Amino acid sequence: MMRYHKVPEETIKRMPQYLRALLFLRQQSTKYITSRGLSEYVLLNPPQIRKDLSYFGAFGLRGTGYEVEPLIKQIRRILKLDVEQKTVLVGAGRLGSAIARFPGFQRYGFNITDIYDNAGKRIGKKIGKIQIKDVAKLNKIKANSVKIAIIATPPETAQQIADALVKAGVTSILNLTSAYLAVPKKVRVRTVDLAMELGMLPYYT
Amino acid sequence: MMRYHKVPEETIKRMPQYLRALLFLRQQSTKYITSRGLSEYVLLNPPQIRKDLSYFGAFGLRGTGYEVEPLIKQIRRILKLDVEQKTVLVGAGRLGSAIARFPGFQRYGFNITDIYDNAGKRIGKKIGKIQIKDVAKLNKIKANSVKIAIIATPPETAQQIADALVKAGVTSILNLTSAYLAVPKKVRVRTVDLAMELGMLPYYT
DNA sequence: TCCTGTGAACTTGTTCACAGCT
DNA sequence: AGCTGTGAACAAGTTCACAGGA
Repeated sequence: MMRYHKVPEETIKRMPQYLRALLFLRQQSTKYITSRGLSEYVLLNPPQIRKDLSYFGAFGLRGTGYEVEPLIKQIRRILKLDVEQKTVLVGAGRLGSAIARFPGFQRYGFNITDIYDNAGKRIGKKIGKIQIKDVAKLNKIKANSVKIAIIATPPETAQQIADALVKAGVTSILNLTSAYLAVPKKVRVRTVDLAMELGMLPYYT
Repeated sequence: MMRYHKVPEETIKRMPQYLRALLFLRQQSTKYITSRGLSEYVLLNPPQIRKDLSYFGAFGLRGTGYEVEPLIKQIRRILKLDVEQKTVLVGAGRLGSAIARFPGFQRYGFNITDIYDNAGKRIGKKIGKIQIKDVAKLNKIKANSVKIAIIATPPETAQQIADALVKAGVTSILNLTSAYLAVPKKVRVRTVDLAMELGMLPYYT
């Protein structure tokens, strides 16, 4: 049992992929899946999958594979997605409102509880059931113990939003702007800049 | 000179980051930048940056650093972003329309020339200057030599869109749905599933 | 002196082969 | 027999130390 080995960062990045595949399999009423079967959904080879999972424990059944439902529970627990993760969204422009209505987040345990914007014309309006609040009141989220935030503002304001979020106790940020965010070491930032994601594709053509 | 070494995939992924930083520096009228200076914008250490750039040639000036403008040109050339990359967007829902108006793509050389959707109510309407076309006419893009596509449809339709795109000659796809896309080996797919990007953040809290 | 360019050492991550359980 | 779990071999990527030019 390898539970006490250090888990590679790359393994952590792959765990949500396994979760996604397993959720899909459950929907298809699949009860058991082998590492070979899973490999068709995540484009990784079977030993890689087995090794990744084995860092956290021995979840499989030799001769049979992995039981889908319990494995979903385990991965959710490992990634801390078994408890509802309160999430705040800053920026209610086009991208922000697309995000706010995105069904995928719920399925992973993320619950967008607050939406903020700085534009007067948007404040007070609703996206779904959530009323857009003034970004000046971001400090209020502290009492709410929100740890995760999504920034979907113009890049120019991203840093000041990040500062306010950190001050309010947020520890993880998904940055959807092209701005580089300077934050304290304890705060985790994942930046997804769509233009940059496209940027590497032509190289291989 | 290392130009004939194999370039690591990880290096390619970082090149757009360097480009982004350099574009920012140019905007600040910075003429020269050292690897140390760049490292503050991309969160990588200086030797890593020097090594990455050296895979493609010796662009630096010993004692001085890199000249911003020529390095931008070089990276654009390396990534094939110096020629306009015609790009087609499929899916004109909330996310799609946010993408279509996204200013970042232009700056990287991507020019969205066509937008497709399958919803009758959207076809014919305009986003900016581009009229939304019926997705059934996707095959038309072949004559236009579009090589890059962005899929921002619901996940259920993503695979059939991908099939049509491949048939129409597209070689690179940015998949913004949660669907796994099966494509021929020569076609490059980059999937960005925002829920998955969020998924790994709570682990580290 | 300052900073780049790079071979070599080192670290991290992946693949393999097979032991071991069902 | 079939499939997992994992140490060990292997591959890829990163860091370092320093040679060499401005």
